Amino acid sequence: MRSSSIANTIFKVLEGQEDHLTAKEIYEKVKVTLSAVDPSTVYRSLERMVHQGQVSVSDMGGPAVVYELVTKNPHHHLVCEQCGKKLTFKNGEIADFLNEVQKESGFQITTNHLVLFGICPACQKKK
Amino acid sequence: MRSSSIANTIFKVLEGQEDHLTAKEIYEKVKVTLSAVDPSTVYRSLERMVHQGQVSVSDMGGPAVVYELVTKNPHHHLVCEQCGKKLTFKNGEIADFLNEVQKESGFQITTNHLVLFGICPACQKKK
DNA sequence: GTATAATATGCAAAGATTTGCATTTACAAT
DNA sequence: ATTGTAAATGCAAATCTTTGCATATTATAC
Repeated sequence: MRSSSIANTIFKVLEGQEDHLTAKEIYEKVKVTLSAVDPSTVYRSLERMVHQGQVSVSDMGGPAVVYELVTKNPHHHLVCEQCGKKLTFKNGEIADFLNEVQKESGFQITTNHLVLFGICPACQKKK
Repeated sequence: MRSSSIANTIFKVLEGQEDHLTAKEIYEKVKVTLSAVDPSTVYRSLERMVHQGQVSVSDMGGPAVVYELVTKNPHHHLVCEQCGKKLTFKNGEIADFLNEVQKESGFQITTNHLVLFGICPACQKKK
């Protein structure tokens, strides 16, 4: 009697989402559609999607790690520790660096959502 | 009747530690010395130390984020997603990259423990 | 030293996440 | 279609972490 799998529902939730979501936020949104779903199922399903490379996990400095669909266009962030302001890098700038690391280490780099932390110009002045 | 602060104990625990520890592991080790300590106190104290820049938090791909003392010599890791093997970068290689980012963005970079993920040569062959 | 304020700690309860196990569903081979 | 196997799900319990509030400790100003 199940109309759609949890994974599909998670996929749809992440698809219609600008921002990154925490596991709990995803569970809440899935529950809107599948009201009887168990949290453990959502968490496990999410985990599975990460392991299969469809979803990325990142620590953006918030209270919990956040999830996002892995798209064809990798991107990376620079987050201000103080005010939370986020900058998004075009992939190119970072890709060169990752390629270099790949060449030197022999590892095939899978990081597709790098997050760097810093203090933005505005917050530097405040200090 | 308290002989030493929690923060001091956490500091000592992290000091005598090669590897990175999870919050729970730190709590367990603190409890050895301060048997009556409350977990919430350890977690809060740890949080405080992170906020003050004495301790770094990183997601190393394990079940929970790990903590480490911030030392004078920043270092960075490359972790194999499959077998968990860890490579440690000398700072130089990464520092150049971070300096570049700093120059271009105007952010003062605070990331001092970067973790990249990939697949190590051995695991690539297995596949 | 005393008073005052700020910080750290403990305790209890709530919240979030994980785990073990039984059941159901999907898939493949026959 | 039937069977066998692997994967996904639900449920209950355990575990880990956070939060609110009261108390204790430490630091600061007087």
